[in-house]
Amino acid sequence: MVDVIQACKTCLETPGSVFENLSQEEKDLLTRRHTSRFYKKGEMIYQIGERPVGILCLAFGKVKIIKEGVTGREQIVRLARPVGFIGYRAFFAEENYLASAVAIEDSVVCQFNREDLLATIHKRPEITMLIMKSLANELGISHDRTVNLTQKHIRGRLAESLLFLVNTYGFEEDGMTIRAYLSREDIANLSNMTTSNAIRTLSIFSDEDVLDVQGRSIKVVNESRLLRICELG
Amino acid sequence: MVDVIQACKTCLETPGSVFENLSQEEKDLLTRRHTSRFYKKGEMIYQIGERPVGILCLAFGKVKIIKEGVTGREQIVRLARPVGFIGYRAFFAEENYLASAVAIEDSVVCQFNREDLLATIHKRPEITMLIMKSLANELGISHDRTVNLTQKHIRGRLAESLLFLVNTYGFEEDGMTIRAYLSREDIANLSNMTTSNAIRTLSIFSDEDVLDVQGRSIKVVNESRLLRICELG
DNA sequence: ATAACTTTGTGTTATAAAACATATCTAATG
DNA sequence: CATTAGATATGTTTTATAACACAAAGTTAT
Repeated sequence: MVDVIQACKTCLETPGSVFENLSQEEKDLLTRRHTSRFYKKGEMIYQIGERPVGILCLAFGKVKIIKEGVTGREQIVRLARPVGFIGYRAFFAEENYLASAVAIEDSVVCQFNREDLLATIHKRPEITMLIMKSLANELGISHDRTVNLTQKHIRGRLAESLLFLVNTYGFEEDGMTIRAYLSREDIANLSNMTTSNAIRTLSIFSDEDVLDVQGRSIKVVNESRLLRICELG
Repeated sequence: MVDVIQACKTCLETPGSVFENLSQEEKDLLTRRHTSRFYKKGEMIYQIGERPVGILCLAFGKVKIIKEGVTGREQIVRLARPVGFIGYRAFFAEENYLASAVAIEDSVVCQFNREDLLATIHKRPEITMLIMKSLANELGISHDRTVNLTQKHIRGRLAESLLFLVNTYGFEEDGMTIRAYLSREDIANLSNMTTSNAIRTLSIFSDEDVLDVQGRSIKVVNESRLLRICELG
């Protein structure tokens, strides 16, 4: 079981965190009024329509950001990994959430106080610039996904999603197994296709020796071929 | 013909510009090293892969931000209206452009110097927050579009795009005619469909008295029905 | 252990939309 | 003014993929 108490420290001090260069005093300010909470796999962290109360940071686990389409089919618009913000788009846009966040693994989420965070970034413009860079980067990813999910065919979309998973969560120690164990439904919702077609196409990739699929464990056997499938569309 | 010389003043002083509350001195700093340029309808402003040299602001006209899909089909990912930044995503992500910008009307674009802009926003955190808000807002729009363009059917997608045009450029004085005169191809590229299907579906909407289409002029005759088509998908 | 439920897997059918094929209309060019 | 090119329009064919149907395997609860 993960250590919920240490979660805040993790968010503030993990290398790569936007907060890592804060002074102890500045970190204390953020820590004083923070809360952390454990979420079981499948549990909802926030829901579309709610108002962000603070800013959330994923300390441990994996989280999907989902939107409901007209057909009722769910679409994964983003995947979060530790350590990173979640729900910060709505926070900085000063809007209610336009999507929901659900843990896809047991996760721990810290919440920092709104005013404390704003005071911190006001004092430290370089942090603001880092957050801005992150938002700009996300926007680029989103534009890319819009084009890829609309224009590529099933094989290309699935290959794209698998590479996106690799990019986000990396490989296990073997350097081949994707460090993410999603349901077929989640893979489908990430790739903009039905669950049946995700299952079917995974089988085909397995038959073609591009992947080695054992339940939810997906091994990328031939990454260059996967890349080619992705690029051809 | 628009006044290219006055373009910079327009970018800095138009109500709603993030710069409108700068002091004269601060405006002078930005003005000193700025350039403005006129672009004819159809002309390219920047191209995918190029490095942003400064930050661009659309003073007059209309601009589409496009990405090339695998099939070669172009996808409009954003539409810019005056007064607003263009290419600021790449600027703040510190990346090369991931999309191209093309004038869809005769346009005037100002370019502010990189260092002068950074100095300005460093001195004025509230401007940074406004730009951040704008990026966060764009990201929400992009996530929405991802879901809508992938999940809705042709009628829903076209209705969506027309309402997006209304939202971006508004109506003419009659309160019905969309203040944007795109080619059928551009409408198709905005709606993620072939040109033929855009033309066909516009005709159908016209037959159904939802629209009154006269060449490139599109009058929204029954906005509530258009909204319903959009919502039903 | 058995039942009930969920997830995964695979074959078949139906359909939305792309691709293709022309035709007409409009705008630019010599 | 005639010629050409580009944009708009519409009908037909083809195809990718959703929708459906069902079976098998795993998981959870009683």
